[in-house]
Amino acid sequence: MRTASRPAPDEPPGASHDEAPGARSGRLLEWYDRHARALPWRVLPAERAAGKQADPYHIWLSEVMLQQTTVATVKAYYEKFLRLWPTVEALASAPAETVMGAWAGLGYYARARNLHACAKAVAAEHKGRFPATETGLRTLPGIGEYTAAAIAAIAFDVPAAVVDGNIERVVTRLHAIDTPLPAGKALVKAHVAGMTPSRRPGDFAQAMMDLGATICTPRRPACVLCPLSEGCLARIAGTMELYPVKAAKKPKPARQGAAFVAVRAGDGAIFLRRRPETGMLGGMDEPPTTEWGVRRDGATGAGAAPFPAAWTRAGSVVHVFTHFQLTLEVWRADVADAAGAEGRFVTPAGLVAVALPTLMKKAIELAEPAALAPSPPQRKRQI
DNA sequence: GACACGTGGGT
DNA sequence: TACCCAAGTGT
Repeated sequence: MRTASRPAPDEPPGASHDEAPGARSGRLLEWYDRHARALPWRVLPAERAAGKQADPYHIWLSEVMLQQTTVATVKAYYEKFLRLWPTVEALASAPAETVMGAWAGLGYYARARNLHACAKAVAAEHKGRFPATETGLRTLPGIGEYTAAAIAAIAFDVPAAVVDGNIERVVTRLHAIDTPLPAGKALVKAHVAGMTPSRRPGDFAQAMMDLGATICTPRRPACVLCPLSEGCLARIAGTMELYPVKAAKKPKPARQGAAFVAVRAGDGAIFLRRRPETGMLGGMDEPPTTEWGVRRDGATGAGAAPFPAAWTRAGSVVHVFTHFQLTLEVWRADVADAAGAEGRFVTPAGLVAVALPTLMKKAIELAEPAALAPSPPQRKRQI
C-alpha cells in the first residue's frame, strides 16, 4: 500500500494504483501539447483538435523510413517519396528499380523491397486502405511489432502499446529496469500498456518518443525539463545514464574485396550490374565486385576483374556495416565495351537515377570523380 | 534468441 | 579514433 506522499509509477504490472490512473499520461500529453516537434508526417495536437486526420499512408511511409534511421535523415527522403508517389496506389504501380533508386542512401535495403511489396498488397488486397488493427497490419511485409502498433495508434487511434528504442529508454529509467534488452522488452511493454490512455493513444506514443529524443536522451538527459521526472527511479538514484542495460555487442570482423570501375571511352559511362535480390545491398546496383572475404590474401587483384582490361589500382575505400568492416580495393580502366560481361553502362547523367548504395558511390567517386559530379546544367555556380 | 541487415552524425 | 546511437524486421 502506497502512501499519498510517495508518487508511484502508473499501473506497474500487477500492482494496485492509488494515484489516479493516467496521471503520468496526462502530464506527458500536456507537455506534448506545448513541445511536440513539427514533423512533415505529423498532425500536431492543435491541428488534430481542428479536425485534421493523420493519413495512414503518410504514417506508414514515415515509420518504415524511421526504422533504425534518424529523423534528420528521413525528412528529405520522405518528402521525395511523397512527391514521386502521392498515394499508396502510385507507389504500388512504380517500377521496383525506381523505388530502389529513390531509397538509395537510406540503408537497410530490405526495407525498400518490403515497402514496395507492402504498397502492392495494400493496393491489390485492401482496396488501397491500410488495415486499422495491429493484427491486420502485422500481415504486411516490413511491418513488425513496433510499426504495427505505431500505425494503429497514430493513424487509427487504437490504444496499442508502442515500444521503440526511445520508449525503452524512458521506461527502463522510470522503473529502473535492469534486465538487459532485448530480454527486458516484455516488461517494458507491460508498463507501456499500463500507461497508454484510451484517449489520444497516438499522441501518447509520439509524446513518449519525442520525450526520449529530446529530454530523456542517452547521455546527459535533461531531467529538470522532464514531465515524468517525479517518481522516476533512475532520476532519484542518479543512475539515468546506466539505462537501458543492453546485451554486450559482438566484435566487428574485417572483410576484403575489390571493385572494378570500368569507364567507357567517349561518354564516360560506368559499367554496373545488379546485385542479387537478397543479402547485403540486395537488389541494388554496383560496379562489379569480388566476393567479400575474411582473408586478407583473397583475390582482390586485377586478375579478379569481370573482364580483361588495362586495370589500374585507384586506391581503396573502407566502409563500416552493421556487422563487419569492409575494405574494397578499387580498380579502374578505360574501356570500349565490357566484353560480354553481365551488366550495363550508365552515363553520368543516368547515375542519379540508379540504385547505388553509399559504399558503391564511394568506390566510383574514387575511381572516376567526374561520373558523380553534378552535371553541368545543375551545377551550382562556384563563388 | 541470435544474427543479418546501412548509413550518417555525435562524442 | 573508436565507439555509440537512430521511430526495427525477417529469418
